[in-house]
Amino acid sequence: MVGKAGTARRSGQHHGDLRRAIEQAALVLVEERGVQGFSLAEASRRAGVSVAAPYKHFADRDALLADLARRGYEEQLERFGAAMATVEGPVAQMAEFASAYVEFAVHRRALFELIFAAGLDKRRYPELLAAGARVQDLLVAPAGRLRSDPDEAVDLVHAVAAAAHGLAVFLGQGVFGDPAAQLGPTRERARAAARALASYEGDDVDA
Amino acid sequence: MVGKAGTARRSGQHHGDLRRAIEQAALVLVEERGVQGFSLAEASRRAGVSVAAPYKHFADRDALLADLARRGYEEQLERFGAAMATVEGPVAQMAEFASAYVEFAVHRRALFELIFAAGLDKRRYPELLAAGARVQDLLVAPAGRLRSDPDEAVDLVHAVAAAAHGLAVFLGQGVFGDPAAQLGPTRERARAAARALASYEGDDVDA
DNA sequence: TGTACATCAGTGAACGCGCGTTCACTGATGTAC
DNA sequence: TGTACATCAGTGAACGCGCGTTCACTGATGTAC
Repeated sequence: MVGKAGTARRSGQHHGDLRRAIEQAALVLVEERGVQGFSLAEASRRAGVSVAAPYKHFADRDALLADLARRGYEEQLERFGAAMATVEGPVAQMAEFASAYVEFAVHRRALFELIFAAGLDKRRYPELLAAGARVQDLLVAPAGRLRSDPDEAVDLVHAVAAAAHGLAVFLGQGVFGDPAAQLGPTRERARAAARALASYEGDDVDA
Repeated sequence: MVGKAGTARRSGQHHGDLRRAIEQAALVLVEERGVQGFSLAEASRRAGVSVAAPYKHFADRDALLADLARRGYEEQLERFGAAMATVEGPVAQMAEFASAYVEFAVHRRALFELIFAAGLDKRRYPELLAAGARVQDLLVAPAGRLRSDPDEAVDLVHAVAAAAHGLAVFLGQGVFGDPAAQLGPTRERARAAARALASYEGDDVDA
């Protein structure tokens, strides 16, 4: 259904928007089989074109995956920003970020995997690094209201994101039981972890 | 060097301890190329035997990986237990667990990947689930001294492990900079996160 | 001590498979006149 | 409106590769007598 980009192929030549169609097919494929089960040939088949067709739009297999990962970061930026905008105060905002992080990992699993598990050499794709940095910047604002030292603010961002990441991975691995049933509780655990990390004052920096 | 299990192959037949030699070669291979770069054929080559030889010791490729993952859990049990035994009090013990978790992810990277990223269907390997459960049990003792409700104790174990996991993954991805240089600071961040999560009292359970 | 034999851990060749990538090609489209 | 032509997104066949797994085999070892 999706992947043909229109109603009927126009008699063999010119697809319409094959680039989009291949990306969409690739996303569905990663969703189904995981990023390690992805192949360019299978994505081509699903998009209804020959295995050579993608090379008219992407330099190679990794370029396609990198483009999808970039889109993943962009969607994170939107979703995390929207989630944080629903509440006030830096602690609540970081909690909503953590919750949205878990939600993204589950509902946009393909993009989540592409970002973290596609084995891309991110130095080869500077736009990936840049997109990731933009997500981090989003968090630095509220964190800065909780930690006067900029380094500590970044540390807090990392700590909250890491906690959310670990919870998302454990959820996906089935550590908490059925992932679908545990999504809500896990989001709440992510909020709680963020609050704990943001509120904690017990550590002596010079220790 | 390693992988021949002795000085010289005994004239073609009978290896000595090929099972160990293949496991060792597999670990080195995963260390070098990641679990997705692993192949049974390459591990056989490195162990100095034909590609068919492993089938005398393992049912198939996944059985070998599952056995290595099980050894990973067992080594976690030893290391985490030892780390926790160096300090007193439940908060300090959970902090040392978190620190040891990060250390394991870096210094036993192959085992860490095999546990989390080998794509094994753990239901097919019940001994894997059992070994993982034993690691979790190790943490439930100190957590139980901090949370009277057993469910909350398990939640705390998960939260601390998840935070350590996320930090370990970010460290490996280079989010904090050069992984080798950042190991020490990241272990300290893991301790701090564990203390924050273990100490936090701000959440209303019925909220 | 010597011989016959069962065992079984290894060999090496082969299999079918799916992959990423390349290549010469074709034919629909849009443009210039 | 009609014709010639350049463009370029697609085809389909082919390539070399490495993989997991199977198979009949071989020959060193240990055991029974």
